[in-house]
Amino acid sequence: MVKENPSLQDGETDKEGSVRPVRGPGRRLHGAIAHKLGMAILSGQYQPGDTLSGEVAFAEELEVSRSAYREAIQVLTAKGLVESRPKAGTRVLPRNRWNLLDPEVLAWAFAGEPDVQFVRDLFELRAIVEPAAARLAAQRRDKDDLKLMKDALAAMRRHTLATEAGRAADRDFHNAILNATRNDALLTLTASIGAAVNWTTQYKQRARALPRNPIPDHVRVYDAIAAGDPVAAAEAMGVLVDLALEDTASAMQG
Amino acid sequence: MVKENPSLQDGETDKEGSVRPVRGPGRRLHGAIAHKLGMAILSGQYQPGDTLSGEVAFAEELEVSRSAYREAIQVLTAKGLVESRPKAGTRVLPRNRWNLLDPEVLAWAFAGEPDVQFVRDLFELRAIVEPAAARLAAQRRDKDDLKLMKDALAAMRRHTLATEAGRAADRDFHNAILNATRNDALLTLTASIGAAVNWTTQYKQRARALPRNPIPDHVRVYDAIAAGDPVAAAEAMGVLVDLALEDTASAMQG
DNA sequence: ATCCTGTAATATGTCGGAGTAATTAGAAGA
DNA sequence: TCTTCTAATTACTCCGACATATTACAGGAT
Repeated sequence: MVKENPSLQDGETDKEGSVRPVRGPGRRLHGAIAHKLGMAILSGQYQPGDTLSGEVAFAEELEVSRSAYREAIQVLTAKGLVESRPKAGTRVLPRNRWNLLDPEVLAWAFAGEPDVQFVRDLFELRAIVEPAAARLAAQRRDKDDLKLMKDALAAMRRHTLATEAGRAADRDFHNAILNATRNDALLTLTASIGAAVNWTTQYKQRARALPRNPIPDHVRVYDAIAAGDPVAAAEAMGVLVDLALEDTASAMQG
Repeated sequence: MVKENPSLQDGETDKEGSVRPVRGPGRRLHGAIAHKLGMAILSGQYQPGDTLSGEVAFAEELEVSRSAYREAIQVLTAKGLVESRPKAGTRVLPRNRWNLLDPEVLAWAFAGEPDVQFVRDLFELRAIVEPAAARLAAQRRDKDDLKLMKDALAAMRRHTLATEAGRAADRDFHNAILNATRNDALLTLTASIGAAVNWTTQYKQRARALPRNPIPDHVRVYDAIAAGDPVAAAEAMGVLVDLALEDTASAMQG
């Protein structure tokens, strides 16, 4: 039996751009429509205030039922992208109403050509939050946290960041730090952003050399957290974010 | 004609606890169901992994159509609270999948008795982000930003924080700062948290005296931003967050 | 000019049925 | 006894038609 591609997520449209996904496990029609519309909105195809085609017209265009369309609209509404009112239709809301930190919204934003300004904003936020997270982790980590970080670090060394296994280890390392902060809000926030940003760099991977060997910088973060030194941990993490920014910038421009 | 209560938001259940909202402007059935279920989940009434009643059974219980129930489930799914799979039913996801920073999720979390630990997490996040926002605002504000802050400050003085108008002015002041950072991600994040937290303190308002006059502390923030002093701005904003924490803590305990 | 008032356009809510997929249990084989 | 395959069950998924409610807009009245 042919193994399904596990990276193909729920709601993705197939390669031909048709809205109707392959009928199979994990594909849902309203998810595909939400994905399509979400990407169109995030990529600036609709301006705030624009009215989407009405329920009936839209459903006929795409040859799907109104139910599927309406459920998709509920998803977009839940994320603050659109608002539906009788007679007025479904309008795209102004950008300040969007839940920009929603994981799916971030994914849609990064699916096309991501807006440079928005990427800058996200990295600015990371540069604020992640060092602070490292600081808290240095204060609150216990033995188990350190073991997780250490293991992830070892895995990063074994595979390099050029491999998927290596990048997974990188994610594990950062997740271990976030977990050590004992702060769910912080974890949710950083996980959302990190996933989106890492996805881009992975997606846009070219066979280019990384600007510099990232392992020593990660080790410095680990050492500071293990030593329970909040200031050093924050500083070391700041370096890591800067590196990621450089990396992403070169990936987007080059 | 009797003016409708504008504070009554879409999706709120009426006072009898019935799911069916008063038929009127801005009330939608699926919104009311999502609100009810969301609050139940956030308040810990369902444990992660719990299965909700099936579509048919649930819809019959509440005497609503399956369509309305399904659209509500789509909203919860979009916020990462539940996951639906054929045969398996609709399950509550583990907490780390929840979009805790979604405005509605925050509202649901604060609608009942908010979890003390979660409130602590949110204030920790605010204490990280808001001073940094003030720092950026000090670097990037222009004349218009300053005028907005100044006006809001004047309004805060006129009405006090005891009145709704005064609290609105407070929100305007903070929004003006956020706008001055020129960072949409930062704005979205802080606005979400701020709205939820302010809502609680307002909701739980008692005729108690504020711990101290907050105006001078706000003025200090304004002065630092106007002077373009990032360090002082961050520090002054830190004081403001601490004050809000004290205020909220006393409101929740007392 | 402003305020009503009617109407058409559009979303919202409902219903029942057909289709699909995953769990579960039971049967068959090693 | 354990494993593997098969089939039934069950709950979600999608559909399309119908009925209702709301409101933007236009046209008339004040």
